[in-house]
Amino acid sequence: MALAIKIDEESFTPRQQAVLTAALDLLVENGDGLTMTAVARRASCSKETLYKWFGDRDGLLTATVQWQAAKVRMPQVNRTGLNLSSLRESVEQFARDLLSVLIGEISVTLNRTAVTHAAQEKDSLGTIVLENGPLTIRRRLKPILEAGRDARLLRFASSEEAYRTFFGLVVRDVQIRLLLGDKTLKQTNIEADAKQATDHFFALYGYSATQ
Amino acid sequence: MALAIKIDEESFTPRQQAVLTAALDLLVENGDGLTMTAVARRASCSKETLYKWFGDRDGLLTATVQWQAAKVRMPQVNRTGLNLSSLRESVEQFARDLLSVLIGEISVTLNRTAVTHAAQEKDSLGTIVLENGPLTIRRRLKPILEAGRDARLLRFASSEEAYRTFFGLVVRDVQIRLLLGDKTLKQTNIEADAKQATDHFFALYGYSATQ
DNA sequence: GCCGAACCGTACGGTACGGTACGGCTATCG
DNA sequence: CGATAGCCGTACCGTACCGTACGGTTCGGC
Repeated sequence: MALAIKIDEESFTPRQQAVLTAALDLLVENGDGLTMTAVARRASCSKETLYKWFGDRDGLLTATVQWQAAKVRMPQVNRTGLNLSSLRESVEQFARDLLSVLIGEISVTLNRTAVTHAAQEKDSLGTIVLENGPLTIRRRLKPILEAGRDARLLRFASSEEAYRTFFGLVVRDVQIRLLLGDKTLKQTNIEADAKQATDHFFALYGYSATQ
Repeated sequence: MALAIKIDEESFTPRQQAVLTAALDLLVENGDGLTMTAVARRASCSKETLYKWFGDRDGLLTATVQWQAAKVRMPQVNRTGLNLSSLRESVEQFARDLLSVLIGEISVTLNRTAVTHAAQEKDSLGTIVLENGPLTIRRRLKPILEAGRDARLLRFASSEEAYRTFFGLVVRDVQIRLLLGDKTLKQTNIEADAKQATDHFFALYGYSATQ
């Protein structure tokens, strides 16, 4: 399962990106509304062109998810002058970014699309979403956590396990409720939630924690 | 959104339950394989009967999800003799039950079905799954938590917030990864994970915690 | 033993959509 | 200026599936 995904953002011409934008819009508006005819009409192109460029419907779907997921870039975090407060600020920034992305319509749409796709013996979209979402955040957060451990600011057995707890503390039941269309979810206060998650994380993995 | 769902398990005759079982099997085998023809063939009944009993395809889907979701019943937890260790055991039991259910194929299938459904401006299935999954657990756990608080074994501002943190600590990224079809997820050790989640929960909300 | 109700199996209509073919328009290049 | 290539718009085909109709069968009640 090498799955050599290779999309360097410039793989698509502007015209093609316009098509992908149209496809994404249709996905957001109505998850199952991504019909080839609808995309062609929305993008003012012919279906023949769609098939020439993307092969088939699945290719268009994959290109759309891949292209959009890759655009979700977390801001890099400052690592200079590592001390407790700067580390804390970095972690809290990650929590904020994670929550902001997950709550967004685009994230909900992409995750729903990938889940639907995964319900049909296909997991390519799920892999893409996981790779560009949680795993990207994990890759970025991991060195921060390990730097914190090396500086005796954090203690944990494996950074993998620490990251997953962090994920749970931040996301809680927000994502699944959004994916399921729950509208009773109060407009979460990202700032406050990120702060609390960070507090909890340091309470569990801070050096003073008994663990 | 009153949504007066009322299915008292006896609402369906044995024959109808056989049909629902066939429908669920098809859903598990292949998420989008639930066609009326396939269900009719699998259950050895006629399509006409399906339409007579369930109205339309959505009715069949709803009945299947509703009927199956209602069957996921957590065992009641012993509340006699509340002390720290019994409270801890109750909480850990909830963690185990929650993980066991979420990891199961049926839960994954029902959640995927509901997410797919929610991607089409419909949220009825999502509501059913939420109601019978997380919300049921929350309803059962809440009195335990509050009893623990009254006994000075726990401290938290709102049981809602405590429950959501508990959910995050237990579920972490397991559910979303399963929904997305991630196969790299190591066979999680439910016992160990539930214990760690419980440890973390008490570290954050136990009475001795500085909070 | 007859009747009606329920149900099975199947055949059929309607429709939506994936994928293809083709005529026509524009533009870039020689 | 002519030609070739790329693309648009649209018509078209095949298929899959929803929903309905209908003949045949079983079974309980009278």
